[in-house]
Amino acid sequence: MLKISRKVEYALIALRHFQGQERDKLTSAKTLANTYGVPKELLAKILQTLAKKGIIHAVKGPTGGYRLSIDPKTINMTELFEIIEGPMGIMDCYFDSGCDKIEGCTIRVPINRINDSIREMFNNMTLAEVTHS
Amino acid sequence: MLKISRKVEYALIALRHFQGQERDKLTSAKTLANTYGVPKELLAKILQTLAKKGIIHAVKGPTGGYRLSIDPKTINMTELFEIIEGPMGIMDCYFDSGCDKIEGCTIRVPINRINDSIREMFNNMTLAEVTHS
DNA sequence: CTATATACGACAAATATTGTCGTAAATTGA
DNA sequence: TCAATTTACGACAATATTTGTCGTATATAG
Repeated sequence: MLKISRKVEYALIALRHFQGQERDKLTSAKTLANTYGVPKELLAKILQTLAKKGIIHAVKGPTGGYRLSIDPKTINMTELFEIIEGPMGIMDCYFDSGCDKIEGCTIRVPINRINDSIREMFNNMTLAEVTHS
Repeated sequence: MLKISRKVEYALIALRHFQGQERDKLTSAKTLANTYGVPKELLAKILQTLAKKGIIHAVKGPTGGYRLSIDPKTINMTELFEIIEGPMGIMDCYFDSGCDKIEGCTIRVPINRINDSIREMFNNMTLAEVTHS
């Protein structure tokens, strides 16, 4: 409950790695996986989605790899989470997903309030703040 | 990811119900389950843990049931969540759980910061605020 | 042209959540 | 006393989600 996923964890590890070295040095998924002891294939997929969304830049071929392609100050944690995991809501009905009890639901309003608080909190938290130290 | 569990959802529904009626009227698990269309056995178990922790009061026998036993202003959401789900941390290592990579872990500090923010947010949110309307 | 990298989809395994069932103990009211 | 109804509790089953793996394609450096 209220857990962050491994995928997000691995993303943060990778992003923190990029932030701690020369900006245009490339690091491969393999190197990252070995360095931090995380499953390579899964990490690779995460890096691919980050690349597709323009957070990191990918270079193919031997000597290839990834590097940051944005300033970590310019992306917030809500955005990052949603790139990796899709819509972030403490309950599915925050977005929709056809709950058949949505009529008489007595806790929808409070749930949405909690949700908004969490989102706001992560809106105000940049990747740079999270990974800088 | 960052989801609230059904158990918490059901707890909130029940607690909100108690708050919306005379303070010492009893409601049975069966009635609650029927009224709100939630699985009776599961709801019963949740009510039992709430009772054991003194949040609600249980009365056995026919005509028995549950009622609030504390003022909802006096319990915060961190407490409530942890009664139902156990320790609340966005990653298990927040508490312990013997992660073998805890040495070289590069994201422990940021993770803990995020965690503290979430906990603080829920510390400052009472049950009364959540369920009042 | 080989080795190594990213890209991507399908699938398998593991884990966590959610729900069910059976049984015991208390209590009400007939 | 006893039948009906309630809470209490543990074991188990079903389901959903997360996590991890594999195979194949494409690009490119040397």
